[in-house]
Amino acid sequence: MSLIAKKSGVSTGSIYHYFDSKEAIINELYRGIVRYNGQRVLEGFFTDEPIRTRLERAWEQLIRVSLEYPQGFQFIEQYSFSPYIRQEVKQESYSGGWCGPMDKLYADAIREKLFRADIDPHVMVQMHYGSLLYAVKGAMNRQWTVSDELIEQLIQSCWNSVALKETG
Amino acid sequence: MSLIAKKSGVSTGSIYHYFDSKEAIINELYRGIVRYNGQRVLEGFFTDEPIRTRLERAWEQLIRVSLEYPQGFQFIEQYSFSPYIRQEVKQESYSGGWCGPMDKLYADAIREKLFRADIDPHVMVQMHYGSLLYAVKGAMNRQWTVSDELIEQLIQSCWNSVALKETG
Amino acid sequence: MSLIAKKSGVSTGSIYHYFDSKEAIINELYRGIVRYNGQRVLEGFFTDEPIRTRLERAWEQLIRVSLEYPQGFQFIEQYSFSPYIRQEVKQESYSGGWCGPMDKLYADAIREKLFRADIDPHVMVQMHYGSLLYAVKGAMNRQWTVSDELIEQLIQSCWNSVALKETG
Amino acid sequence: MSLIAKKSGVSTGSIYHYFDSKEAIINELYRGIVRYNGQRVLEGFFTDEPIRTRLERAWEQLIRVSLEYPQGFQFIEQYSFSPYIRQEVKQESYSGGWCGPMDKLYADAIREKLFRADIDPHVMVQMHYGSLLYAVKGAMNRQWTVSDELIEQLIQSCWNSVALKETG
DNA sequence: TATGAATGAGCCTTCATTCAT
DNA sequence: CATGAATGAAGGCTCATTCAT
Repeated sequence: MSLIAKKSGVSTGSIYHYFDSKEAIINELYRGIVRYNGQRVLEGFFTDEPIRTRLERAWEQLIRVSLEYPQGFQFIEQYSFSPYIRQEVKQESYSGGWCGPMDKLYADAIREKLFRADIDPHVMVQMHYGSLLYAVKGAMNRQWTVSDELIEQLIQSCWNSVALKETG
Repeated sequence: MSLIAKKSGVSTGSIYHYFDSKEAIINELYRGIVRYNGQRVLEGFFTDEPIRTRLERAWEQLIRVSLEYPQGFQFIEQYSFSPYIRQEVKQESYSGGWCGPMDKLYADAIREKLFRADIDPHVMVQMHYGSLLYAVKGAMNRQWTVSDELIEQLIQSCWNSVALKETG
Repeated sequence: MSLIAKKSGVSTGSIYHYFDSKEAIINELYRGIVRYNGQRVLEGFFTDEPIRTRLERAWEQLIRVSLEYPQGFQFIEQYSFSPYIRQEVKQESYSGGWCGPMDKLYADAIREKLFRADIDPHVMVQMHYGSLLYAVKGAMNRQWTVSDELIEQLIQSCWNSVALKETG
Repeated sequence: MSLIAKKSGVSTGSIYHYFDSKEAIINELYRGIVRYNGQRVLEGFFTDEPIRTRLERAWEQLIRVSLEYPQGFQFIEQYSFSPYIRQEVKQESYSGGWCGPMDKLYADAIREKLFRADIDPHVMVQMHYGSLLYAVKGAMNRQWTVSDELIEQLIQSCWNSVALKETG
């Protein structure tokens, strides 16, 4: 808290005027980052382009934001499964972030017989998020670099993992 | 530390008879869990069965251990990218756990033209680990349950994500 | 620290609001005592009286302060050769305390042929300080008492130890 | 204690078989060092040579031992005025070390009218010890070096500080 | 509202001492 | 006699939180 006070140029006392506790700050920050990431990932998402185009653009933007702004991603990762974030905030994050729209896009892809129908779209999204995240984490740990080529390959892999038709 | 002392029924002083510091305990625990998970995941791994059989068995066992023993997985996840674990321990974990053998299996799969050759096998493993992990995490968060059917579907998805030939 | 907190009627946390560490407190205390002792010893020092008068007055005041306020002297003695006191503080103490002016007075005494010239004035001061200190320490240990007469004798002895001319 | 056990190749338990407590060890060590220093300082002391010869030899040997074996001197200095050493041990140290014989020598010097008679020989010894000790301490602190010449000058100063007749 | 000094429980760690073997 | 594992009070320090101003 004292660090937050120092960095923000405010006294600790003032912080408690606006927030109930440290937990409240973390929750609010979580909300904020989810919203920001959502905006970035969903840029150009709500168009009438083909599903594949929109899906690939979203995942690419997710990768790019995570590389560009790793602290935010680490923060979300650290807390997304933690009881420190209130259930209410997590639920709001579903609709307020990229998860909800992405789920719907996957549901559409299934409905249009692009993706197999026997896996819950929610599970698919989570799966794909995990695979991209771990590829990026490996890169952050300096085990490899994330080239444009790799980004394309990763997203292709996601698509192929659940696609019904053979694709490049 | 006082919690560890209490839970293990020893005094805090006694802990320091066996470990240099809290950090040493965490590192040792990390080592132990990695070794245990490695053994569980690699059960029946070193056979002359087809690559696909061995790969699927390993991932299935990984999922089952992670469900059966979630604390261990959360622990590894929390620390695997943390500087709190000494580099030496991390390196030892690569060979002492399931990562090293799995990497080799993926390299074999590439060599035998089962998997595409343009993605580093190390990256593939990490990707697949991420996708399975996040599917399981979702389940732990009580968003869905991991049925035998889902396990099969998840592993299939992993295979398909990088497979060269069309498969079921 | 907890003792300091208790004696000073504040919480341990408050102490750390004003000092970085225990070491910082000890250093600050050292500085303070050196300054105080310096003031007491150097009362009436910077006059145009004869060297001997000023020297004897200073040593007498040193003895009197050390008797009146023994904790301070023990503290300085305990730490003056300890690495716990930062070099910077020690150096500042030389000029901020009585040592620097006393050294200069001894150098003057040598220049005026009152004292032998073959011993470094710095060594002389240290020698005399040691002899007075141990006489006082013996008294503190209740082995003898420090009468006005003894004080005079001690200071005479110091003078005679390095004086060039025979004196009473 | 554990350090003592390690350095001496004995278990901590065994130490408590021979000593009641850490305090007992420190007291015993104090006794031992006082005895050792006493032997070194009093080498060639009990002869029928002139008082001055014997006195100068003793002080010189004290300086040399303190330079050669500084840990012992620091130890004695640290504890000689501390309540941690039992009164009984301190008293025994008076007779068992160099203090007692030196006091007697000073008493003789007074009786033979070499030294002034108005200062308690015990005080004189303490004074001289203090002056030599602080000269050596200054040297240990790397402020100056103790040459053979300085040793002679220091001892001369001690003599002159209380001598009745003019001497070199 | 804003401040920042004050709080005190809790953190990890040390170490003289004990005691079952 | 010897061992060394076990003890637990005490050490210096941190930090989320409170409250008088």
